[in-house]
Amino acid sequence: MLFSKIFIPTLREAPSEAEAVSHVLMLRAGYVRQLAAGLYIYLPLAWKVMGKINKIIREEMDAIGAQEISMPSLHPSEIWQKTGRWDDIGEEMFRLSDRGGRDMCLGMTHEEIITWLASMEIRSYRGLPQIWYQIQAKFRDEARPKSGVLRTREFIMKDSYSFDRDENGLEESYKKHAEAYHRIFSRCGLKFYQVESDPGMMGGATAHEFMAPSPAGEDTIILCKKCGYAANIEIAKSTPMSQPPQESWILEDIPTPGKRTVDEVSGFLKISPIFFIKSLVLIGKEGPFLALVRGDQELHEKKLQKIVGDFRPAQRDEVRNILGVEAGFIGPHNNKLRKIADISLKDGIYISGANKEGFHTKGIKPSVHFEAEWHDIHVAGEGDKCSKCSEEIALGKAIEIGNIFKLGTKYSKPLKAFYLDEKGREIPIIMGSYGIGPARIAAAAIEQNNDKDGIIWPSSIAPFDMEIIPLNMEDAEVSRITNQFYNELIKEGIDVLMDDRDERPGVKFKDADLIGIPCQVIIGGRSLKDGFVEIKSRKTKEVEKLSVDVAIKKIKEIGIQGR
RNA sequence: CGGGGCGUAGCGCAGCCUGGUAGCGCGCCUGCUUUGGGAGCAGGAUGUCGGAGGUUCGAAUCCUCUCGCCCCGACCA
Repeated sequence: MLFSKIFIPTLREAPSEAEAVSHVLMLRAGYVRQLAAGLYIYLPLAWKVMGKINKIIREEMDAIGAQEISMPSLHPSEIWQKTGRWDDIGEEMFRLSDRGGRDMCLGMTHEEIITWLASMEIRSYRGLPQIWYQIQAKFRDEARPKSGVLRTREFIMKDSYSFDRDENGLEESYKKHAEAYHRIFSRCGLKFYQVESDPGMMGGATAHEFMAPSPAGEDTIILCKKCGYAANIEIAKSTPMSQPPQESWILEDIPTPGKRTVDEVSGFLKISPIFFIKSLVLIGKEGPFLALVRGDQELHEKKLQKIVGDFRPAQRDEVRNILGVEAGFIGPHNNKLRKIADISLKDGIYISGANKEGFHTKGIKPSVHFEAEWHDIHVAGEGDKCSKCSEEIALGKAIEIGNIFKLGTKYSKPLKAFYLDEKGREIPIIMGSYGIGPARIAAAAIEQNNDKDGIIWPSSIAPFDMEIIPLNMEDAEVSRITNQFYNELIKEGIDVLMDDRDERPGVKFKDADLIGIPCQVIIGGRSLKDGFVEIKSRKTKEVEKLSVDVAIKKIKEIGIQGR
């Protein structure tokens, strides 16, 4: 492809709205343009990258026996009503009605539709297992689209769905997907981790996410270098660092006039927050209860929600009605409320509210002065210990590039996707659902591979295998050799971009570095006189000077390897 | 949805406080020169100053409303 014939609108300066590195570089290097918040146009270079990513995805999906299909983006509401999600999902779903007034929506995912299909078509255990997938647009009216293509309102997704007879079958399909995902992300040149995750609204018991570490990521993951435990912070278990030393306090109420928060009381008494119990009054379905975390810890609401269901914080006057004391002087002892306490409080001796206006109690011993249900309900933090092997864990930001869910019968039951087993019994199909965001792969690849000059694509997903940079097309010899290279590479089926523009060398170098094709072939009059051309690595900037014949041979090898 | 910021030429920005014929750099077009890291000279084109209403002799500038975009938070199958 000739540079002069492909639309690559590079910019010297990045539009001011871009913040994330991948966003800035995609705009500057002429890959994307923004139509509106969370809506992007993919220009030729970006679309070529997406094509390469999707090709890798297809190859690996096909390799596990998955079959590609295509489902509509426009869905009738009835099916979504049957699973309850028409009502469960709020403003995030784009809703519209057709000319007949029927409620419709734009598909944000396809569990409903594919399960409908299975319910119509799968009758017998003989038709199982199945894995069906598609690569297609999804629509989500995000509250806050951000970071370029990382979080958009319309995006391409590879979504696949497995249908099995039983849990063992699901386990098999799940494993196959996990393995395929490892191959896909590795082939795309990404650093990534598979982490345990919260199934969330998807339902089901088990879920994992594939996370590409990057400061631009929206998720926080925790990693244990020793045992390999990796989890999204949404569910990550950990042991808080440094248990407080045992003090020999006796149980006593001490006046703390006007001091309510842990910080205030801790400062007033000059005792570290680690010796405090934070007592939060919450209102659940079955009434008020107390959540207890150590003074230096934060309550993890999602973890708590898994234990007690939905809850909300109590209002100021509710607290007074329930405990007869103002929030700020509440403690775990001297009251009969249900208590959920974080495991970090199990040992030690603590200070907490005295349940008496203006007083805190010092010397509280858990399990002696109060009883509680013990759970991990704190937010894992830097310096915490791994809950499995006690090694120190690391926290990091990451981009979610894929996820896998065990759904079970969450969709097959309401949509009546049943099969008949050998004995003629009607049994709900066991399902799994699996997603990959190709645009996030591209953005993560840029986030993980760039320098001050621009993008450095992994060769597997670069828009071209290599770029030829003739420094002066007016020079007859440069022009001749360039065309020789170009034609020979094309003949080999190597996807090559040739910068035939009448631009100065500096412009061509800058643009080449910006768009990030990993291998550059530089053909200039000066070096040609000495009988060589240059092969330059975009990543290392290393230049190899080779004679024309050797260079052609070498480049063919590089180009073919890159595929 | 809460908090903050910004909308002036394709991109980056100044002008606004203190109202008086809309500017700079880059890019773009033409010509000549130039050709190993964003060239030089000469000439040229480009604006509903986000939109609507108001104040005023006069509004990019002041007032009111509104729309859009970005960032932080909440939310996120």
